[in-house]
Amino acid sequence: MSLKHTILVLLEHEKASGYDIVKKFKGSFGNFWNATHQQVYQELGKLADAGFVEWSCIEQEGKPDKKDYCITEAGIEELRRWLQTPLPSQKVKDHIMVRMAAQHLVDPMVLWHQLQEQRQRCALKLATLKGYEKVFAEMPVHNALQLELTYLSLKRGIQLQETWLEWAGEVQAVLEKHSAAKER
Amino acid sequence: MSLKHTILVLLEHEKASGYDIVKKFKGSFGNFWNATHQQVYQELGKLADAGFVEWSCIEQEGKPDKKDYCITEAGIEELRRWLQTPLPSQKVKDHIMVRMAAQHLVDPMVLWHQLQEQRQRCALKLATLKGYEKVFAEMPVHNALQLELTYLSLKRGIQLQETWLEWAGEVQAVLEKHSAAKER
DNA sequence: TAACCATGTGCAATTTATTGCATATAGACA
DNA sequence: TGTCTATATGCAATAAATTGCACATGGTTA
Repeated sequence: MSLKHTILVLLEHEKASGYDIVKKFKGSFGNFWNATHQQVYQELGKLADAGFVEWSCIEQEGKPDKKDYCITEAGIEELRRWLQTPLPSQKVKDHIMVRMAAQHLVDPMVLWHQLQEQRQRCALKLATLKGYEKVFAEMPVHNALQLELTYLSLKRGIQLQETWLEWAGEVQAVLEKHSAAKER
Repeated sequence: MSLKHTILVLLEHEKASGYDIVKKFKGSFGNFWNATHQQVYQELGKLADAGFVEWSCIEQEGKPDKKDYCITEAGIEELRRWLQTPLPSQKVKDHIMVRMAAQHLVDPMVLWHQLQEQRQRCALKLATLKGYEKVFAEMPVHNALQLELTYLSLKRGIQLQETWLEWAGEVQAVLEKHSAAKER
């Protein structure tokens, strides 16, 4: 797994609390990785036991105390090791495709509506991503590798959403066509 | 989860043994869902306990006996129920993106080589998918909903592989550029 | 003849992920 | 005053996925 390494990557960028990390998973970074707060807190505990991160308690006014996590030298070494590990082959799990394979069992418009909802969620995400892109586009010419890579990640995210939206539209068109044919 | 439903979908199309299902996950259907044989056999056991599938033992010559699974009426009902359930939001977990966010820790060419390998695997898969597509394209005009949907799934699979290949190429170009700059 | 591959099924242990519940403070809002 | 949201952390139980091992047959290949 790599929730472990994903968290280390985030902490290598900057110190954060469990809550902060969860927010990142809900924000832009959520385009590459997702995890719930329970998983994050648990994993942070394990990382601390392993000596890859350290934490200090910060008292706050008006808010509960928080644990500020920070990566250790051992943690950075672990990241370096992991980065040189072969990439695991991409695993696909697409519920929609599976459902499409069983469409003859139900009314085509059921899937149509499910796609409609998904498209709306997708469009929202796309808008957010394009917002980030704009920020990048307006930045002075960036030559730093890390920045360029981040930009490429973002572009891929946008491409995925855009192509999905378009494709889902095609699927809906086919569903409509057959639904109309049935009505007659 | 939906390994359960994925197996039911496959069995609704035709009877199969655990081994057959695993083969489907390794074949074209592997573009939408993957599972190992252990998972499949376990899940078939659970499905049988739940009464969604039934099996009969088939003795074979030259090969071990096999269990031929077949979906029950209750299984089909369960599928219908599931198909009307809202689509779960798409969950993304992309190791490559996470690694890209930590590139400053290692030599850029490490990722370059990892991408190269992944691209080769991807190209192979793409070739297979295009083979299937050709079969579809040469078929007489198909108007059946199920067929059209299968074709659309296939096209989406191809699109995903193609856009990934292209994007990974761009990433490699950036990595090369920076690696060359370092050398100087 | 020995090694390997394809067919076929399975258990057991561990790791990961999900779901449900629990707690606590402070500010906004009705 | 009561509810809701945001901040902040956690335990416990269950479900799902992964990893390692095991067994059995027959055909091909070195």
